[in-house]
Amino acid sequence: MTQIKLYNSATKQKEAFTPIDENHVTMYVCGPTVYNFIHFGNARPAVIFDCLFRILNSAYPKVTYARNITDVDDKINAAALEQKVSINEFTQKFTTAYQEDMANLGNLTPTLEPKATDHIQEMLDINQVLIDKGYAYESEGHVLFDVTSNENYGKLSNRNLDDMQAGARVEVADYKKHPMDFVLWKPSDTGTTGWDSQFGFGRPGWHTECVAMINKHLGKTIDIHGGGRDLLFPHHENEQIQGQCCQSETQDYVNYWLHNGMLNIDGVKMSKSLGNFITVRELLEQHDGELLRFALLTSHYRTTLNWTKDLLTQSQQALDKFYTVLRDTQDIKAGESDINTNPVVMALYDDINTPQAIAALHQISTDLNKKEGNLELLKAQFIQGAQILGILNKDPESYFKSGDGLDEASILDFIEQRKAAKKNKDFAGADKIREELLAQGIEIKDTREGVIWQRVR
RNA sequence: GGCUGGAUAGCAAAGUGGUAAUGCUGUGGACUGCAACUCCGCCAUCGUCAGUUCGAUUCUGACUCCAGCCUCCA
Repeated sequence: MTQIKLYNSATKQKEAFTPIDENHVTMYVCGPTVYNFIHFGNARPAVIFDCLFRILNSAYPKVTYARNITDVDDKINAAALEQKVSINEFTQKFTTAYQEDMANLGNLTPTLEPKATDHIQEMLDINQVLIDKGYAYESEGHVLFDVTSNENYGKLSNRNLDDMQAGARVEVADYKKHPMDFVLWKPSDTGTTGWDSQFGFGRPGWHTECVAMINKHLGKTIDIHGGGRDLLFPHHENEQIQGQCCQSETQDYVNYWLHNGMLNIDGVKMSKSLGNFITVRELLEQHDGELLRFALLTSHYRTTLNWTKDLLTQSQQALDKFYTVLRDTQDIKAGESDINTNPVVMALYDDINTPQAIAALHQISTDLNKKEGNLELLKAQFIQGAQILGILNKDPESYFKSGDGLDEASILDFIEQRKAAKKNKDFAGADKIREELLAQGIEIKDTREGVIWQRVR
């Protein structure tokens, strides 16, 4: 089998991927905090890691992919209170919306979608273990992680405590031993969401949920942990140290850390705090999910992707071209394609190189159009590659023909009229019909096989 | 202040120690009644400077610029 390679943020290099268990790969990806509709930047990791999920599925018998839902958070509390709805109702609404958005972008449903609120006890247990082992302490109703307690703190993101303090905007609280200590459990007022615990009535603090969910569902050590680059610090650093410290010292928490680059808009990171975001919802109202997905795959996942109108235009052109090939080769039966010799798949096995995979798709398209070579193989490679990218799974006829506007019967009627005109060498008349159709959003083309039509986007 | 990445043709985007994939645009041609589709051809020396090397876009150093993290963020 061809080796899958992945860039590991922890070692800062591309490494051969070797799972702990050849028969069962485990992957965890940070999902959203459900307090509003997610913005398009959040869609990038979902699409990238969905692609990786498909890649792994093509190479291993079983893959468990977990993408969490953070449904307890101070922002959730605040927003629910402001909108005067119950927290449950509130988080359920946005959880469903998130799942719908993700599905509309062509993402497979993850194996597991665990919720933070279903793992409160597990989080408390982890806190207790950390306290018992001397990595965490209680202070004024809080449980805090002591960042000086383990020398590995800072390793993942390559930071040291002294440097960070120099220019840091760290909130110094008197219940902390060290300014960088982070909260694992915090006290809640009677009016705030909370759970009774040995540490008092309170709620989870720093993303212990990820550790809890991973330990419970995927194991003490997992193969892959993914998320946005902006989560590397502090989130993943803090999570990593917790995961490491609550198990045996020699055992790693995560073997491969993967981080996707940011999505920029007008050259600046799209983010909730800056307010320069577009929600996936809004984009889906104007564009097909497949187009949005394709646009996200046009650049390598570790680079920054600038979101522009031009990107969408170019993506649309590429998709149209691919669907044209599929439409024109409908009579070619896909043969057998060996994953290991498929250039599209090979590109993806090399650290999810989606741009190169798309380039390979273009190459195959040209060969198919030329009708040269082993067409059954080419078609099979094309379809197999597209499947792993999660694109081109629509029926090409309906891709071009579905939509609003003139009904099919009328279109065919016009085409017949034009045919008659052409037969009578009335080219002016024929052209006029073509123009009228175009004015109504219908484009027609004469091919050797006959007239074909499609709706213009 | 500390730490990360990045800079490739008009646009987008891979990649490599031996003069650079792919797509779009533009342009020349084939096909077509004309178009469209499709096919063939053309269009870059890889931010700047210096070093290593027989040879660097690819390695090293400096510089400039851009983005990100150090506060919730994918």
